[in-house]
Amino acid sequence: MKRPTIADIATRAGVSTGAVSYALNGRPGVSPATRDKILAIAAEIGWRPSIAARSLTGARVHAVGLILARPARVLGMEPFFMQFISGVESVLSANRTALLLQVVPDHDAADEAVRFWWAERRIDGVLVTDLWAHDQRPELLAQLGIPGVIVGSPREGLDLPAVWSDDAAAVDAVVDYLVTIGHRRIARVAGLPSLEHTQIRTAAFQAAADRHGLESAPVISTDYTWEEGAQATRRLLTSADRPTAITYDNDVMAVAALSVAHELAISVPDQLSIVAGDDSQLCLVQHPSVTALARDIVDYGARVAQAMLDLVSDGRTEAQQVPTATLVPRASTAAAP
Amino acid sequence: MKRPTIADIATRAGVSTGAVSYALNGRPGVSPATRDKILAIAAEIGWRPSIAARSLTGARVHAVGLILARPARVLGMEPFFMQFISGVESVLSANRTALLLQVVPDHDAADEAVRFWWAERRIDGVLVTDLWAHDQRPELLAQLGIPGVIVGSPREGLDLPAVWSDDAAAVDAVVDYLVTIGHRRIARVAGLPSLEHTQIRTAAFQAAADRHGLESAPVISTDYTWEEGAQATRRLLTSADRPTAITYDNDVMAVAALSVAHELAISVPDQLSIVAGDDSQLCLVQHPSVTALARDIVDYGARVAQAMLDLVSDGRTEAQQVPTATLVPRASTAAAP
DNA sequence: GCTTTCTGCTTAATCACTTAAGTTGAGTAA
DNA sequence: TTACTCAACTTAAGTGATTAAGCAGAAAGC
Repeated sequence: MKRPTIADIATRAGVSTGAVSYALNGRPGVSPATRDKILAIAAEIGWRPSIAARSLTGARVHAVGLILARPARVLGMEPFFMQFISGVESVLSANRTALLLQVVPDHDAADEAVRFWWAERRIDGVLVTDLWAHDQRPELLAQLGIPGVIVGSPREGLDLPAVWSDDAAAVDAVVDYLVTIGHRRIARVAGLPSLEHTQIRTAAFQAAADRHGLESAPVISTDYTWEEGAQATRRLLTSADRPTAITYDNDVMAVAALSVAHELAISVPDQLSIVAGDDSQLCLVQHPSVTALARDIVDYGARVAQAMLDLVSDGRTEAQQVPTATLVPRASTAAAP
Repeated sequence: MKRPTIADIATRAGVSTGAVSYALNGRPGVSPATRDKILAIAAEIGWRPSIAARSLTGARVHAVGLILARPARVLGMEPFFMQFISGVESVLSANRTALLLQVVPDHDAADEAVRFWWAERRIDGVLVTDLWAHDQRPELLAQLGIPGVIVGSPREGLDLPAVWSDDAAAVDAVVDYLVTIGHRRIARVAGLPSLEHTQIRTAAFQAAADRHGLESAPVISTDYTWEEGAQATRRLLTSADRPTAITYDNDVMAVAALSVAHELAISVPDQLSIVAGDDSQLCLVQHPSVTALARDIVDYGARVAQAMLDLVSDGRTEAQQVPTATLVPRASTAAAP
């Protein structure tokens, strides 16, 4: 059950391995007749190139890396990542490129993983998600010459392509909507404060609050879990000037809020409006169903993968913006009491 | 920014590349002094072996493949896979082994992916999840000589290690519990009927129903989605001899059932008891919270990964059973009306 | 003193493939 | 006829490791 090599094809076709290589790679130097013969034999014996041998001669390894720096239980609960991965995969597998996945506990481990993958020539490039503030990874990639696509805001002065969504605009849309229906005390339950997009959203939220001259606009940071979402909600709802609307940075926490409101006998949406920062069936399934910011995450992943392929094949490095999340009003939001 | 090779180390140390190889691999043939010198230089210049070159000489490539044959939206919604992957990863990354992930739409694509990965020498072995009935993959692997770990029941006559949980026992536990609290009409909303573990569970369910002499024990198959779960529930709840308890093959559908019951003004748990086949925060978050079969999925993934590593390093192929899921009674189940 | 046995290396082949450079033979131009 | 060009190959070097085989020098055994 030995794997066939180009030498086997060469023997069968009665030519040299060099000729086989040219034929299989669609390069000039072999006659159409010979080429057809070689291709036919290759197909017949089920030949596939050894990426090991190919990458040894400096070619691409046809693999890209994705590192997730989040704890297992958070990853499991949030539909985002799996959908994102599905999107990435749809493009990669269509281009015969493998996805190397690593789940690591922290930032240092993430850096380490990238270094190792690159040093071992395992990947052609890496997808950088969950950028945190002052993240050194873009610089690390630039410095090591590793092709990378940033999933998030483009970095000034670095030649890495970014695929980003306008989080600030999405936050604005939510606040505008809530203000329009009469809310003046709006709170924000944010995700990990170290993440860049959390900071962008929080800044946008505060700017919007100022612009509208809101009575109060507290922000509480969490780790995206149900527990911390519930805890933050409890704190907000038992405070002196309790908000009439709360926005959450994901779906899990918004749903947790529903529980807490129920527990405190605060009616949603009559006394409290709730908005989720991610949409999923989780939001639909609730009573009341949860108003959410929706976006096509599978498509997001696909665009990121395409940007990666473009980068390694043509060196294109343009930033690309995905459509801004749209607000899907459901039963959890209503006019302020 | 060229990557250092053993030739660089050899030059610096004033020895041959052969000596460097022996030193770096901890093999005899170099003096302790030379070995230390070589290791020091390797560490200093940040040398890492090129897996391409290594695998060319027949060594392991230190990567394993995982293929998920489910649609993107199902993957996104079910916490199972991401948690499973996290568990797999925790063991693999500790052993400096990469995880190659591919998401494919159907069975043929899954076979194809395995073949390609193997032919391209990208992987040392493959994790086989979601075994369907009469699945050809174990035979395919055996035939191609690909090391594989089966996530599911061991196959007769094949030398592939399996890591499995006793699904039948878990189903028995659920039925016993429901019967104990007085239910005589119990329905089962199953997952994909083509999956082996669905068939095992359905068989166990029907056997348990016979054993207890239940009045009715209908089974409806679905694709695990919220929609089909809701639809199946609607059918059951509007049928002539409506069940007093329904068990679901995952958490998403059990939660969907809650919605349907609400919509039909059927009170849970007073008029209807609901049990979820997977546990997650989704179950906890509901009103009422959902009774569920809980198991440690991260640990499951970790055991599978360990079995894979054992297989490729020592050729060990024992089947291993993970703890049976335990029933966690919550507010969605109560005595039969 | 001579052979044998180690130790600690080096040398060179090998893995599967790419590719620059060389070769061959046919066709074309002068 | 001779020189030249070109297509269609072949040859061989290189890629970064591993590893069997070889070899020099020192120590040990007789």
